Amino acid sequence: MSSDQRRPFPFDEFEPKWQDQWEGAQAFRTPNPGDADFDASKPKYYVLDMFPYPSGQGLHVGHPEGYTATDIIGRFKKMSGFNVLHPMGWDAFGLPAEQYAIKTGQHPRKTTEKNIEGFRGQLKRLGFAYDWSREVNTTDPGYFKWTQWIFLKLYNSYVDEVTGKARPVSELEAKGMSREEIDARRLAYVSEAPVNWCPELGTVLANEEVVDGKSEVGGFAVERRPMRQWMLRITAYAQRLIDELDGLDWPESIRLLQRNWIGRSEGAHVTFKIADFEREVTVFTTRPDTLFGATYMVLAPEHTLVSEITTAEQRGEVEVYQRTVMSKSDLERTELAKEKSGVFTGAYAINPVNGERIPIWIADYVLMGYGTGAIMAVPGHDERDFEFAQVFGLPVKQVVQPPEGVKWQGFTDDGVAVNSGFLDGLSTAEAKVQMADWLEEKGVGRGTVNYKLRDWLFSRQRYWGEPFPIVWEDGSHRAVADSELPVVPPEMEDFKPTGTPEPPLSKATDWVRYSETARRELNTMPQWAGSCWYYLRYCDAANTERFVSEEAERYWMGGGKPGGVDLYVGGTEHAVLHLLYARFWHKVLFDLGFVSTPEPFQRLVNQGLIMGEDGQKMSKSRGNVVNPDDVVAEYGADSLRLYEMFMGPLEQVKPWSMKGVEGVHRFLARVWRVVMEQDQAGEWVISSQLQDVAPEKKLTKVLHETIKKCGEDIEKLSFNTAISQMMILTNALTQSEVRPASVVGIFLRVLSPFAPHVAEELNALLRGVFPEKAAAGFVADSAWPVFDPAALVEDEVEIVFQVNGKLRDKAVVPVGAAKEEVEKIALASARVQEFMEGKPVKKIIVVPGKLVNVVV
RNA sequence: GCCGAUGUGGCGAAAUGGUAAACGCAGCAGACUUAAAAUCUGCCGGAGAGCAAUCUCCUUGCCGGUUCGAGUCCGGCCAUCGGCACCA
Repeated sequence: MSSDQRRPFPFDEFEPKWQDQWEGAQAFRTPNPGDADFDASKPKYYVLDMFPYPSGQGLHVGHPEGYTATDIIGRFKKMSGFNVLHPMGWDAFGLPAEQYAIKTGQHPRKTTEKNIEGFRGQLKRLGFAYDWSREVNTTDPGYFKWTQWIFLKLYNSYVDEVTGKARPVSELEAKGMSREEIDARRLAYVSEAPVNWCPELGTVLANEEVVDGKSEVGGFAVERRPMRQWMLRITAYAQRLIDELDGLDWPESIRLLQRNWIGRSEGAHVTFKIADFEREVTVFTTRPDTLFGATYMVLAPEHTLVSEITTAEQRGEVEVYQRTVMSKSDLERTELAKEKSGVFTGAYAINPVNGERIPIWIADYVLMGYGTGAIMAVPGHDERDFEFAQVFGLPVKQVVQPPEGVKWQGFTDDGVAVNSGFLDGLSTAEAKVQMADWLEEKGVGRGTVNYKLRDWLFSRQRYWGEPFPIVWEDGSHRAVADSELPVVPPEMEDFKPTGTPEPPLSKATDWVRYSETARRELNTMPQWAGSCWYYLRYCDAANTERFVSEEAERYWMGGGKPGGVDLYVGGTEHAVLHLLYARFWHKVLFDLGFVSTPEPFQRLVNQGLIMGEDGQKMSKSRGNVVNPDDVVAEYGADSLRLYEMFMGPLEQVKPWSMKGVEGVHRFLARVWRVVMEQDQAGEWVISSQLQDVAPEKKLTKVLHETIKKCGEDIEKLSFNTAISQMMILTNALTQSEVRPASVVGIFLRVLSPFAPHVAEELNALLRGVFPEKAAAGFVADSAWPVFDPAALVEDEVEIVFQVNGKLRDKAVVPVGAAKEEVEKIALASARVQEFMEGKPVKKIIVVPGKLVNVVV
C-alpha cells in the first residue's frame, strides 16, 4: 500500500487487530459475584460514563474526552488488582429520534437501532475497555420493564412525615385511610395544575426543560395551561437532596448549583384576615421581623381568592389584568418584567401584629408557584416591593435601622428592628425568632421552610417513551400487575402528535382498550426516566427476575461511602436535571430497601467542553466540528485518545488543535521507534539499539519517576501531566545509545491505559525477542509496575542560594548534608558575598535539599 | 442583579509557599538529502550590557497586605466564560 509510506508507524493495521483480539478473548468481561471466574479477594471499582443519546450525527470529539478518562482509570485499576466495572449503554428514548422518525417516516425503533450500531462501532474503534456484555438500552423492553417497575414503586409509596422516608402505601391502607387520602400522598400522583405546554412539540415539559420561556429542545414557545398530568413528589426529598450532598466527592460548584436549584429558604407563614370577608390569606416571608412594615399585600393574579374578594368597582380592571397576564407566555412575562404592574382588588387585609388595614393588590411579580402565591409587601426593606410602591404611590415604612450612614429606604440587609413594638432594638436574626414565636403563640403563623424546587412533571404526550403501567377505570387510576410488565407501546404507523394535548397513543384504539371498562394511560414517561437508574442495571444487566440482584447491587454499589459508583464522569449540562432526578429515585429505592446506599454517585467529575479550533463552540453552522472518525483514520485511535487527554486539565474548557494531535502522534511514533527500526527493505524490525542490558542509574530513575507520577496523576485525573512525564522518559530512551529491554517492557505497561493498541503491539513484538522482559499475555491484563523508592534517591542535590529571596548562586551538595554545612558553603560563595555587600547577616533560612536564603 | 469558574510566553499548558514557563505546538538555526518531506540536534518571555562565555533588571490581569521568600495565602478591584434570575 502506498499509504504505508506516509504512516510513521502502522497503527492502521494493528489497532483493529488488537480490538478483535480483546473482543475474541473477552478481555474486558467483568465477572459478577457468583460467577465461576469471580475473584472475591479483589476490591471493586465502578467507573461510569454518562451514557450517550445515540443521535444520527454519530460521535462528537466531546464524547471520547470523558470516555477516554474513564477508560484510563478503568484500565489502570484493573492492572492495579481491582475488579473493574466499566460499562456502556444507550439513552435512546427521546424527542430527537421521534422527530426524525416523523420527518422520514421511519419507525423510531429502526433509526434508534441504526444510530446505536453507529455509536457502538465508533466506540469500539477507539479501543475502550467496556464490558459489552452489560450493554443497556433504555428502549429495550427488557430494560424499560424495570423502569416501569420502579415507577410503580413510586406510585405505591408515600413519605412518612416523621422519618422522612418512603414507605409502601399499603401501610396507609392498613391505617384505614381512604382512596382519596392515599392518592394525595403517593410519590407518583395525578395533578390538574397549570403546566408548560409546547404546541410545536405537542407535549408538556418539565420546568427544567423550559429555558427563557422556550423549550430546551428546539427553542419553541411554551405556554401555561392547566392539564391533567403525572407528577413525581421530588419536593418531599428536597431537604435530603440538599443535606446528603455533603458526603459526596463532587465539585463544590456542582453541589452549589444543586443547592441553589432546590432553593431552600427559611421564613414564616403569616395568616392575614381579610376585612369584611370570612376569609384569610396566608403569605410566606423570609423576613417575619418586618411584619410591622407591611403596608400592602399582593396576590398572584392566578390566586383563587382574587375573584372572591375583588370589589364590584375594581372587578373590571382586575379581570382585564388577569387576562393579560394569562395570555402572556413565560418569555413575555420575563421580558416585560422590567416595569412593575398590578391592580388594586378593592379588598383589605388585617395585619395580625398591629391590626392595620392594608390594601390587597394583584401583580405578576408574585408567582403562584412559589410559597403560597401571596406576599406581604414591605417596601421599606424589599427592592421589588419598594419599586412597586414607588410606581403606585403606596406608603413606605421603616422597620429596620441600617448601620450608620446607610439609607433605610430599600435597605434589605440585616439591621436592628425599629417601629416594631415588641421587636424594637432586636437584631434582625433575633427579631425573626421572636416574631415566629409570637405568630405561633397567637395561632396566626409559624416558622417554616420553603423550597424553589417544584414537583417533577413526569408525563409527556409522545410516542417514543415508556408507557405508564397504569390503567383508568371509573375515573380512577390503578397499577397494572407486575406480571403484566413490560407494558410495550403499540405498533403504530402514525405516531405523530395529534396537535392537541391528546397524546398520540390515543390513536392506537385496540391498545388503549385494556378491558370492557378500563383504558390505558395515554401519556409516556420523559427521557429522564431511563437514565435515572441505568447505573444500577449495569451491575446485573441480564437479570430477568429483578432490576438488579441484591448480591450484585451490594457488591458494585457497596463500599461504605454514601455513593455507590466510585467515579462518574460527564458534562456539566447534567449538573441539575439528570443528577437531581437520579439521586431522587435512588433515595426512594434506598428507603424501600432495594438498594444499599443513600446516594448513587460518590465521586463526580465534569469534563470541560471541547471548543473548535477557532475557540468557538463546535457547531455545524460554524463549520468547526471535528469528526473523531477522521482523526482516527489519519492518526489512529491512540493518537486521538492521547491528544484528548494531553490538551489540558480534564475539567477545563479548551480549544481543539489539529497540530496538537500531530504532536502526540509524533510522540507515539517516537515510542514506536524506540523499539522498532526499518531495515534496508523498509520493513519494521526490532531495533538493534534494544538490548538485554541493565539500565544506567539515570535512566532507571526516570523510569521509576514515570511509574510513580503516572500512577498518582491517573488517580488525580491529571492525565496531561502524566503524558508529559512519559514524553520525558521517551526522550531519554531515544537519546540512549543502548535501550534496555527491561525499561521498555515496563514503560509499555505504564503507557497501555493511555494508548492501549500501540502498547499491545510493541509488547508482542518485544516478547518475540526478549520474552522475559515483556508481559506474557495482554498488557491490559498485566500488573501495573511498582516503583522502587530507592531508585528515586539521588546522591547529590542542587541547592539554590538566595540573598534576600533572590536567586544568586547554586551548588551541588551530598544529599544528607548537614544544615550548618550547607550554610557554610552558601556563605562562602563569591556571588553570595558579592550581593551581601558586606552587610551583616540578619537571618539565614535553610530548607534541606532545596535552598539557603541569606537575609541581610 | 446574584452565584460560580478562570486570568501565566505567539498558542495548549506546568509549577507540596522555595530556581516561573516542565511537556507539547508554532517559529528559528544546523545535520542527513540532488531536493523536499520525515527524522535527529540546538535555540526559543521582555529590556539592557558584552566580541564572547556570560551578566543585570523586569515579567504570572490590576492595586495593596502577610512572609526571609507569593503564580500559589489574605483583602480590594478589573476582564472573560458559565449558571440562576421578580423565588417574597
